[in-house]
Amino acid sequence: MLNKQSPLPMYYQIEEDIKKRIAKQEFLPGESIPSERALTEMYDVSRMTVRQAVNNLVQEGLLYREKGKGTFIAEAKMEQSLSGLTSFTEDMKRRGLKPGNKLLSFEVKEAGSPLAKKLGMEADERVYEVRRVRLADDVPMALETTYIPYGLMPELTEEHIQQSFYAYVEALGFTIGRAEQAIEAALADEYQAEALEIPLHAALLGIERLTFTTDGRPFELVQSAYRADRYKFLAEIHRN
Amino acid sequence: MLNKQSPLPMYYQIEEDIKKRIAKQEFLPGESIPSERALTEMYDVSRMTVRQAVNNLVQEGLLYREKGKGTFIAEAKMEQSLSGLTSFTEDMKRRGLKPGNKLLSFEVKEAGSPLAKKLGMEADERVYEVRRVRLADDVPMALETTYIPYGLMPELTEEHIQQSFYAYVEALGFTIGRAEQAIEAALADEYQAEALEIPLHAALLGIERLTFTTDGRPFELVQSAYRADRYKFLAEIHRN
DNA sequence: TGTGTATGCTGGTATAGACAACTATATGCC
DNA sequence: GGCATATAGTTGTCTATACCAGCATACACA
Repeated sequence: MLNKQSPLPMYYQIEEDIKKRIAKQEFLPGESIPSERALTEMYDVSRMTVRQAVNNLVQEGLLYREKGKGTFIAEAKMEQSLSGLTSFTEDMKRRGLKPGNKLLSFEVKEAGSPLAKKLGMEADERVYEVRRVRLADDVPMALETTYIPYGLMPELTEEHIQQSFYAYVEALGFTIGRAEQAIEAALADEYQAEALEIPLHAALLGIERLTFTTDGRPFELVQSAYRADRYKFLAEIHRN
Repeated sequence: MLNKQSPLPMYYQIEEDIKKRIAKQEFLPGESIPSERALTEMYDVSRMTVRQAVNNLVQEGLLYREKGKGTFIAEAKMEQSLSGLTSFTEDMKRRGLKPGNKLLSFEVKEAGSPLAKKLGMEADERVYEVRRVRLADDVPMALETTYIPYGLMPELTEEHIQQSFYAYVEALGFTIGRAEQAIEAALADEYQAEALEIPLHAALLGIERLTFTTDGRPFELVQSAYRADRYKFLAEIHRN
């Protein structure tokens, strides 16, 4: 069942196996999975290892525990992984749309005061400024401006941005951690209306996202304006 | 340092102690905390117990680990607990505003098909429908409609809703788990414009929230329309 | 009939130890 | 000086075991 020689940790293999069984409906929502002691025998590992696997699945929301009773399958989620930090591209694919891109500009300029404050840098330091129209099934979906501190990655090119910026960031040795998002509603001005092919004063969903590495350094500020008629922002939140 | 007789688990006491030290700036952002083995000696517990405490703090985002190097203090967050499931009241208090309430209606009616589907009930079952204007510093902030399955809590009154609905739900023995939120932009119609004291076709932020108990049953659907000129939705998200 | 109580299940907490994988520093050699 | 290598320290994974606390059921007794 498990491969003890694999470089993948045992608890991870157990997680994957349980996930697979849930997907295959071997375990159904509301039912309990085998007890920790039973899993210990099934997988021939210690109970602590089983607990580490089950804990991770509880954390993900796939399972929930009840002391004295057992561990149960949670109800299926409305959409796969509503939460989580994803790119526009991933987001659109998940919605079953074909993501696209139109680069409007790619420049390096002085940050200026408000931007510098958000990105944790000095006002006279430089940032990349990338403007794009984001397409879904070839229709304009959002107008997006991305700011990245020049000092963090002086080798950045248009190609990196157009392919997978997050992969590039991680290749540089940074680890992407969390992001803070502010979401607001607004009305389209002339420039936005033209770029997004919508009427003047149509409703827009504005999203500003500041993304941090795991050690807490901001490395990206994205300001987006989504067409309200075509986009809904989905999020999943937890108590505590 | 720790109380081994306390009913509070040791790992929890260790968590609290580390939190306190971070708050007291004994440990500063970017610095490492003592190694797991050092903490083992400091608290006179086993290393697994230390790891359980540290893991929880990593989960909360207060610390981050680097293999082979150590465990470090994360940067302070922009706002306390941006994520997390909170009520309008808590939300407004955190923003430094005085929350208020104007009840428009409180009825029990048949759910109807689309609502029933979201709440996981039959179309001919009944729901509470509560309409309110939510105030912040005595100014209208949002128009809110809440739907609750009648069968789940047949004793519900206006008072419960107006005081602390979540506290009432938990007193009934339910445990509040997660919520799914959809956020979109819209323009104010006549009814909304009047209730919120804004111009017709002003921008609104629409939030629909479906809240679940830990065993996966939906117990509340809230549809809100926030004034875009006064409200921004803040969220924190994590990679994976 | 009903009501304690014993029993055996569940997850929750905790110990002590082991080895692996990774990182930084110091050491010695060329 | 520069470069490989040893070494000590870190987190990551895993074992085997123990006892506690909550829950459900069966059973004996009043």
